Amino acid sequence: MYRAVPAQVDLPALEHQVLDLWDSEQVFEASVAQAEGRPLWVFYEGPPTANGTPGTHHVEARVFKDVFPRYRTMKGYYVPRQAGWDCHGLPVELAVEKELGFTGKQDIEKYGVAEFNARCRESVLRHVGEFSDMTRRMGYWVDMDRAYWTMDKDYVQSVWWSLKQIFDKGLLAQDHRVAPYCPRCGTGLSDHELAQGYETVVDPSVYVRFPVRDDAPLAQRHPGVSLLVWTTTPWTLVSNTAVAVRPDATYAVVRTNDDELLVVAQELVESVFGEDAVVVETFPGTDLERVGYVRPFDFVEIPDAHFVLLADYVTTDDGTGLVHQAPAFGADDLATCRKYGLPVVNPIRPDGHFTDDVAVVGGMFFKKADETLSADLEQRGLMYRHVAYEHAYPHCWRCHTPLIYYAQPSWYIRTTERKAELLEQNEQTNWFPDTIKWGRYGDWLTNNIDWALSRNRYWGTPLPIWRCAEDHLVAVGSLAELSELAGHDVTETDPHRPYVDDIVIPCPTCGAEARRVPEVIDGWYDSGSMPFAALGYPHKNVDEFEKQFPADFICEAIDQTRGWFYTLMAVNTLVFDRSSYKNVVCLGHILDEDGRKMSKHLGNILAPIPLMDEHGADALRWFMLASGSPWQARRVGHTAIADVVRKTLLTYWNTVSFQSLYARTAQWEPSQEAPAPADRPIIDRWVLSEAAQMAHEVDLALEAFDTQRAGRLLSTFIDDLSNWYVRRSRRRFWDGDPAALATLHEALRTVTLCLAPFTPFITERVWQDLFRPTDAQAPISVHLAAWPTWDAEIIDVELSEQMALVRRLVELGRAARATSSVRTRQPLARALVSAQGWPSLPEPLRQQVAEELNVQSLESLAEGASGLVDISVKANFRSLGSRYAKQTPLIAQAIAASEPATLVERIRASGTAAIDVPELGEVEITDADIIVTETPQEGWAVVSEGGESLALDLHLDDALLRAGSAREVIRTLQEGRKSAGLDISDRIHVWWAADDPAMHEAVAEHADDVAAEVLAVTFTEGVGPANAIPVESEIPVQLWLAPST
RNA sequence: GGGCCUAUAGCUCAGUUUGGUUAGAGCGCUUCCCUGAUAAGGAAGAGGUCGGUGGUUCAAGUCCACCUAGGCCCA
Repeated sequence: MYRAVPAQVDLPALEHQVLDLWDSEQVFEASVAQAEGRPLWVFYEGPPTANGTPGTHHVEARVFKDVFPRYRTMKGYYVPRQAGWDCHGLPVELAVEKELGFTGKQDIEKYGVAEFNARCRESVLRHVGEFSDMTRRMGYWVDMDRAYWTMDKDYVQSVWWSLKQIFDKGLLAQDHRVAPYCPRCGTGLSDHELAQGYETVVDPSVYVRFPVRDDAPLAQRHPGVSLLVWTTTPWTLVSNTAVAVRPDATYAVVRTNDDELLVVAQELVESVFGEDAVVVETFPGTDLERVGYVRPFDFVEIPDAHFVLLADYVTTDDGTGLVHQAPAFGADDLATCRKYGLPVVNPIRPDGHFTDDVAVVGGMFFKKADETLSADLEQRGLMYRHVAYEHAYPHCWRCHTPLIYYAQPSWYIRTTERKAELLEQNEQTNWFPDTIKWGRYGDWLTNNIDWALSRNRYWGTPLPIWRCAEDHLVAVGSLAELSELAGHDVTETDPHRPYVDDIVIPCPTCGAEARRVPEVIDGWYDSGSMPFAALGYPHKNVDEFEKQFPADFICEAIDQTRGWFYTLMAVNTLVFDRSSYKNVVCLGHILDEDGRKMSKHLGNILAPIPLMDEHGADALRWFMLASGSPWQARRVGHTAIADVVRKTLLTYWNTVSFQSLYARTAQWEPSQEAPAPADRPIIDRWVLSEAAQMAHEVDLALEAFDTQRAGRLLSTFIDDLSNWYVRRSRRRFWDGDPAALATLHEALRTVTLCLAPFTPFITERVWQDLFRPTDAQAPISVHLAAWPTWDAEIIDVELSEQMALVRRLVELGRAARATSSVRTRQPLARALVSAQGWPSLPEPLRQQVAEELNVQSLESLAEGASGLVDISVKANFRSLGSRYAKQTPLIAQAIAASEPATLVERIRASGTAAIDVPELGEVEITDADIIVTETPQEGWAVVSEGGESLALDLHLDDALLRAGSAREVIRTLQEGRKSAGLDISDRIHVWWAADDPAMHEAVAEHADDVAAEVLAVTFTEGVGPANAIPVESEIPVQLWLAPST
């Protein structure tokens, strides 16, 4: 027998019970273990950075990471799920710095790297604890006992091994990197820090003449011509190395009012010179390539430089279209100059001052030099224009010093050399949504730049490269390898700083002392290594890795396109020559109720655990999976989640509760004999068909990673089940009809299984209450069950369409009722129907319409009211348009102008009719080309839509009125039973008294019906005895009831 | 500055792939109906320049171009 399922439910409390059940029965472990040996479906967990408290946005990706593995497990796959934690990186360091009140690297050095890193490790452990709690609470099944930690010794050694592979392929090298740098703090800043420090400042904006060298053909055509170059950082002019122009822009030689010849982009002639300038010659930017010029300052040695380069990033939106290049101080400049093999010359010391040997500005702070240099240019007649320019410029968020974009030595992975392979790997990858593939992500790959791998920091995987004084490099792939090189066992050493820095080895090339380079690596490299490093490959688990590579499925939010999605593809393509995932789901972000990004700063973070303890994890999960589009940014808030509870979860729950109530009342067991589905009433066949179709379509949707579609299918079915099947079949449940109970049992089983990956808690509880107690073969948890199956013949598409018509007719009827002011409890004699599918509608389905509308008979409008019907016809454009295209409106006009009754009659008789269309002649029309609406003329309440009509006969005779009164009495008594707190199966005694003669006659006539309906064992005229309960009545009859003992 | 995404009812969002003449749902509001599971359900009403302009087409929320605004990512 079912367990009793109360109508009221406290979902969060239910979920806590389910969590305990899962723990005590080890259900997750069992679900993975029982699938061992089945086909693998590989999932990789992208490790969250454990640098802070988890927010609701973390729940989003984790719901998706849960639903597909659960679904695939039900479909018969073996889906191991190893959790992972991203432990290293600047965010962790910054959090610890903040805790310790530090303001820079000097503080860390003073404090001691060993102690600092120990703090970082401790911080990671603390935050991982919070993530674990949230993970458990939301029902995300992932193996946290077997989690990989990117700071683990084995993990670090796997990363080392992969870096050695890349090094050996010649793809890991040291080079210059331009990055924002604070000269006062002596440290580079991350992008994240940079974003916090923009301030509006006024800088000089200078237009400087760079005379073209006499030997250039351009100067021979236009003697004395100069390039006009624009910059807002005059101090970088000392390091001028080249000038860049846009290859596909047009440039002009201009003669100014002062008879001077200058080169600028043609588009900018007017904005630079006004209207008076004369364009002497124009040519494409490519013509300027390699044109030599005289540089503005010759304070520092820059060999083989000072000519024009081509660069696509140059714009002609402002300035002059000619951009001064100083590769030490601009990332674009560096990339462009490197392409031309130009040297990187940097006369600025790490403290932001010019080196002392520089003429004029030696020893000067870089920013201070602007003025001096501008004055010098004026004096030498090179300055064309000098104005003030207001713009946002990054400053150090700690000390407000203007930052300098500054070239520093840095380690790079030459991903650009493997760009073709990366693009090829991307071609092999399925993206959901597909637009990312060659959109945001594809663009990123196409514009790939080398990966700046190193960080001058502390808490990270140390770059495993040892270097001697002769600059011989050796990459080390493990501590064992390092032991061999060192000549003593260092395998017990912590592979982090500072311990690993203390290991000195003899250089394998020259035998001199070699020390590790000081850098650690980008934390993104760690997480990109997880396919092999999570298993400690290749130092162990070689077989396991080979089986689990690549992944079938990964999932993160869209910010990971340049993060994990990229590093995962890049690292593995470089190491193994192939990407590590086949399908990738890329989610939109979660915003607050006002559409703002959630951030600590705005104080609009929704803490996930309190949210789930208020509404339930199932509700939050459903919201993430099925409310709005997962690909789009979405707003999350209490109202949206409470809605899920009301609309979807409680409707499902109440249907379960209903089934439990009546099955228990009837002492019904699912094991009992029930008629075969084919022998059950048509509505049962309908709902079973719908259930099977739903399960099939949800299956297809999940296969395509479309949870929104799956969710819509599920909630539509739940609504159909509750508000149509149960509503229309209630009487059969009251009577304990085994066919109805068996049907609802089967439908609930299907929907529970399909729903299980989405809302694992409520479905588990339902499994425990309905299915486990009634089936000895049932697994102990819904999550150990298989995806539902069904017989193909149970799906009946025609029946589906017929029921849809029934429901449309009911809608029309309800609308007609509402316009008529005759309440639904009042039976009507008949209704007339006009609809295409009506003649072929089976009698039991017609009966559904009649019962729902409380009418005694239904007739076809054509037969029941011939001569009283108005017919109107309009054109079906979709049908006509496909045949007649341009002529469609003419035909539509002709149809509208024709006599509708005649036209319809002809089409009904012969299937087609010819109509005369002006300018076209005769055109054949079929019934598909017109939409016919029939309406009775008088005395009817009619509603029509889409060519379907339903008309209610409003004429009431005394018999109908008496039947209506009886319905009122029944309704009043039922209300009385309910407020007396009686159980649905309790029998009662009823007493009644009516002075009103009409009412008296009605009750007397229908006494038996009324008594049967309200489960009255006696139905006595007369005042009720003193112990009877008077029933509150709004109709002219007094009623009393008493429970029958 | 570049790329991508978004714009539909007071609010949250479907619909756009495959163009079809009354553009939908939920929430909220008003009125009414129904109720022997429901925290429900149903009907009607109010509420829309489908961001704008232009184009293609017999026909555009839907296709194309441009523009505007917002978001994200990158400079």
